[in-house]
Amino acid sequence: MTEARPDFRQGPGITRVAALLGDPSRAAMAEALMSGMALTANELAQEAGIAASTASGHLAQLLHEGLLSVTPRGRHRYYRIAGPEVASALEGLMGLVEAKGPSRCRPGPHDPALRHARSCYDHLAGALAVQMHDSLAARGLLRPGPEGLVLSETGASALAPLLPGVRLLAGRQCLDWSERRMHLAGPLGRALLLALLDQGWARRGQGREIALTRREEAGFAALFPLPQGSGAVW
Amino acid sequence: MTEARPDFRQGPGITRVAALLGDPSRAAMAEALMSGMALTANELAQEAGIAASTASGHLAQLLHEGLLSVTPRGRHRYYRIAGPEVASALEGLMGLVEAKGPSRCRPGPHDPALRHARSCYDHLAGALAVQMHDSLAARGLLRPGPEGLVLSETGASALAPLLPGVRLLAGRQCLDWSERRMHLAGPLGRALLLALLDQGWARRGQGREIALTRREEAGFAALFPLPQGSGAVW
DNA sequence: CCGGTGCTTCGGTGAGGGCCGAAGCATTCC
DNA sequence: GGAATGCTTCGGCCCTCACCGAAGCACCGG
Repeated sequence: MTEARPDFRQGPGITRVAALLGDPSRAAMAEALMSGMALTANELAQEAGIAASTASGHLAQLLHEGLLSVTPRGRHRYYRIAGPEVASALEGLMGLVEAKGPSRCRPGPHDPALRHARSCYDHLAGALAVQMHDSLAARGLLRPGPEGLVLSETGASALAPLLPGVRLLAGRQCLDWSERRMHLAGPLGRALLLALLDQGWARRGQGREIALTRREEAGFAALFPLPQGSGAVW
Repeated sequence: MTEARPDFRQGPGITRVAALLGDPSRAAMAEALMSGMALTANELAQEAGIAASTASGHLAQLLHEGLLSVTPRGRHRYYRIAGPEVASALEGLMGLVEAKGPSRCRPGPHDPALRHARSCYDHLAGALAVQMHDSLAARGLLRPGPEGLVLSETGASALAPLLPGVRLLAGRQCLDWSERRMHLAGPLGRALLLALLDQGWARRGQGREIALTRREEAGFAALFPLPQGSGAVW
């Protein structure tokens, strides 16, 4: 016998958030914002294929629930994902639809460029991100700490050309939904992606794509070499 | 006239899953199953406060979408969370509502026992889980590999009393939503929790709670000592 | 100033979907 | 065997909520 129900007919806390993400239009907006770029209300409306007025209502809800943040700039209002927790939750849901297999094979987001390198909210994802993680891990430059993964001192010096004043930023492992392997997220992951972009090791392409020229690709490989056993050796 | 839209009004992939979790009744069921225990359809109906027929429909949807799995046992049907990816997605959503702060302070799930030690789908969570992770990390027994975190060889031998035949199981770091710190999830996390329970280092309490007697608490502390700097030192 | 844009609020409309009770199968217990 | 229990399907009710267009504010330009 479960005694008197303490639960006020409203469901657990995740209900509100999940319901917001469970609407096609709002989900489309959220996914568009996962590129890490800030988008205006009109752009998001177009992305979702709805009227501006409808989009406005959706955005107000997402804002009120803390999933998005907004920065007014002139007569535009730029929306973006509110924070890493939101990105994590969205990643989790995305990983879920990937894991459910080829039941619904969307051709769009699966193009090779995105599998190779893309931004995942604020950090690098795709094959190159996995290589970055594996290279650091295999060389012992990464170790777990209370707040997540941190660079060892030799690791910090190895990345000096990329991040001159790298501090002991905490990162975390994030399951890459195209590679099914771990890559680096968290503050450390963000710092690495920003450094790659700021210092010309890579550039933003269409949407979430991260583009590298052949020369940049070589530079990346030199910075993040893979010893020998690349795969699931250990 | 909106019928000429090339986009099939269905939204991105996360929509379906999020919409499922966005219903109060389904969310309540999912959260109840996060204890890791398999529950019958009737128990879940009662948990959600709905009729058995309604619950049956919900469970069919969750099953069809791959969020739950079912094992018929006699005249009962035991439902459980389908896999780690589902648990991760739910954790992400839970972390989100925690991060949004005291806007809705639910007293129930916040009792001290749950903050101290609870099961998070299949692994240990709470203060003790953080201690376990930090102890292993601080002693250098954990290191990142391609598939996640693995125990070093000295780590495997240190845990021999707990896991005699421990293999190189991959774990991953998971943000604890009550402690705001990392704990161990993944296959390694699951194996550790199972070993703790099977070998009498701890027992299941009410719901997700993990209970330890004073003696068991001491044994745990001996197995997972914290060197000295416990907190956010590095 | 006065158009021109970006964004929001406001009613009214419509459909998708959650809810229940009753009836239909399946399984186990006596 | 028959009765009780667990679960599912079916039909019908009702309410929430996404949607749009038009009108109302803000902000920028000439």
